[in-house]
Amino acid sequence: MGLKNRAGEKRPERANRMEDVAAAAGVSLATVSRVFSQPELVSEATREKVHAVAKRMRYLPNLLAGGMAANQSRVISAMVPVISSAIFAQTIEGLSSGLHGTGYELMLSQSSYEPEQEYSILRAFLGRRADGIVVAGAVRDPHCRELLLHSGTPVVEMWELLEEPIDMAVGFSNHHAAQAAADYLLGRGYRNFGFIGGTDQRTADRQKGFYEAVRAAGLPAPRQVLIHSPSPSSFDAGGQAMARLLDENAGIDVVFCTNDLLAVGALFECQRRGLPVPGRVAVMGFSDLDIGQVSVPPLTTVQVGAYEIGRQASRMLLARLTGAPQETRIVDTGFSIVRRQSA
Amino acid sequence: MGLKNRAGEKRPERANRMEDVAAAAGVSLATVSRVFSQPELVSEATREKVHAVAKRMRYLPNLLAGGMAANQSRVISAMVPVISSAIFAQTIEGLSSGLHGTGYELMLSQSSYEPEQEYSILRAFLGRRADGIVVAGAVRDPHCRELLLHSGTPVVEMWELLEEPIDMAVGFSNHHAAQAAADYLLGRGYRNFGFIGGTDQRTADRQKGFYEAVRAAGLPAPRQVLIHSPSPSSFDAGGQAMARLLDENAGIDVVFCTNDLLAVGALFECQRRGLPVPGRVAVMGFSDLDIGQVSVPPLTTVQVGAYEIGRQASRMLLARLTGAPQETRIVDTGFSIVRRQSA
DNA sequence: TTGAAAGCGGTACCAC
DNA sequence: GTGGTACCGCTTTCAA
Repeated sequence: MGLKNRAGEKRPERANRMEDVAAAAGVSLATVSRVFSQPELVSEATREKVHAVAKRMRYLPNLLAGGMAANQSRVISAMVPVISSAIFAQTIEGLSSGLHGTGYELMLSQSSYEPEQEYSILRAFLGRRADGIVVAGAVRDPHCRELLLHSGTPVVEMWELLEEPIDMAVGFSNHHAAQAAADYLLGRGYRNFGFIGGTDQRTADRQKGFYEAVRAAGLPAPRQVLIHSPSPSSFDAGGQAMARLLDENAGIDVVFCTNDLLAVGALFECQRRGLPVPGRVAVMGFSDLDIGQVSVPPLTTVQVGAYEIGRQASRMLLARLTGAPQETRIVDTGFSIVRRQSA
Repeated sequence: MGLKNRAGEKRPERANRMEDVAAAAGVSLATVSRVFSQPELVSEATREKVHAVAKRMRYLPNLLAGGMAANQSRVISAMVPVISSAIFAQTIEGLSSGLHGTGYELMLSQSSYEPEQEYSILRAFLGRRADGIVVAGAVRDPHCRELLLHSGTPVVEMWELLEEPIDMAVGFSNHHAAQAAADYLLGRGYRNFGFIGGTDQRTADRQKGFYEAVRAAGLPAPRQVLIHSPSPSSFDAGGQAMARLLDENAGIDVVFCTNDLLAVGALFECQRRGLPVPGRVAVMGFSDLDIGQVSVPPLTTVQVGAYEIGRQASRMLLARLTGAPQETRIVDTGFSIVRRQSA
């Protein structure tokens, strides 16, 4: 006979409401409400009876109505440039885990790196009265800032260490992290740098830091390939960029990529050409994704705690929403150089 | 002077409501409501005045209140086992894209492959009155089925081709896809099979199909390594499984992995051992992720359209919600063998 | 410990 | 084309 499905299922006209439960249990609407939201105010006998009746009637409290009356949606809304990039997917996972079991639900939207979309997404979030908003990256567009600022909604900007966040921020210094990466490579004796990156703000920060350190060492600026596609992170783009770098610059002995996806793509390109890594050319990544731990050779990279950033963002929001005392508005999750074998 | 942040920002006591806008614009509440939801019913003059006033007052319609009155949340809720796995991340991205610009927002939750969590997540979705629910994988737990069935909410089960979905389904036959993979390998002349997979239902279906084809060819069952971790997809697990397979079975000439993450991990393990792929041992994956297109060698795999599945799910839901006629309840997105170089 | 009733911020039907 | 108004389903004083 198999599992039941919807065929032949007759549905009740209308879902039961609190009022129906109250009537069936012989108590008032207010009492039923208390049973679900402040059970300690109700006598045990009443509580049990209401629960029994509710269960029998398949009553499911309408959280929308509840939220509206209590003026809170219990929704945290998150905006990321792209969902499927391993980098942000991890942050989202951290967020989701942090929210698990708290009664808050996660709403998610992607901006595809387009400013106009950011604005409309944020408006949608506010229109739905999100209790908190989290954004991957700093909100730089003045209209968006203004919108958020004026809304009074708690906001966390992630992935950058902002001096003047709209409200709260969690991340690390992209500048310093890339600088540290360059210093590490310098320390390993590399002198002819290649650089593969994108054009978004975070990547630009990384580039600045990296170039600064290289310059400080008295070396010429790296040969660079910038990926102008909206999403500056794909294996494929990394491979192509590496190919150009290799074709146009014979002497390069190390290539720094602004994220691990690009780096692994670059690694594959070397492999395709039979160039030993790091023997002929070294490769360093940024972000410390799973893949870099198992690639051949395993990827030297900068660990920045993508998951932890999301997790921390949820913590900060929750703290604010529960009125926890003296919260920190800006959290530096730091970074560390992970030395493996590719550089 | 830098960007403005929240410091020194004084916030208005309460956000403006429709009533406030109405008063300021000298029209009735009902008119303002129409301006936002059925503008064609309002004269252009009134419409413009209201818009102007609303803008000046920074009025943002409360979608929660609107939804409550109209009995619709305009939220689609999705449940996946894990968010950060490339496989599901793509499906989520497809869903999100499909919803973009429709006025529907995406709510997301992960079950971590735990049945108890599934139930509570679904309850939360229903409690929030999602207009539609989409689930990665069939809902097999009777309580969950019952819950969904009785709720009357449109439901799409993804990633499997169900004969009796709760409501709607979009996916492909895991059984047939794996069977086709085996047939492909058989056709290429491989005879000594290895199998790396997990223990969840979809994986089990793939295993059955694969083994069936192998048996039908008169060959002994593959040597298998099953990953019992809750999440049967990581590069690392693939590498470890491959190591075991290689250590314990000298004669294996091809290994089929139930997803590309495992397959790429396996690929790396071969590389670590200096075993040529497919020369010494071939590797075939399943799912066709980005990484398999650029790995060395590029991965022969089964393409199943992870993104397209999500996209299609959103289409079906939207069609139902807008009352589109004669929709198909079960959509087979099919699969195809992608021959590259690893097998 | 329980109940009555005034919102929460809109939608939509019905008149005019 | 516009306004009046009865809900939508729950939370939360305030009284009893």
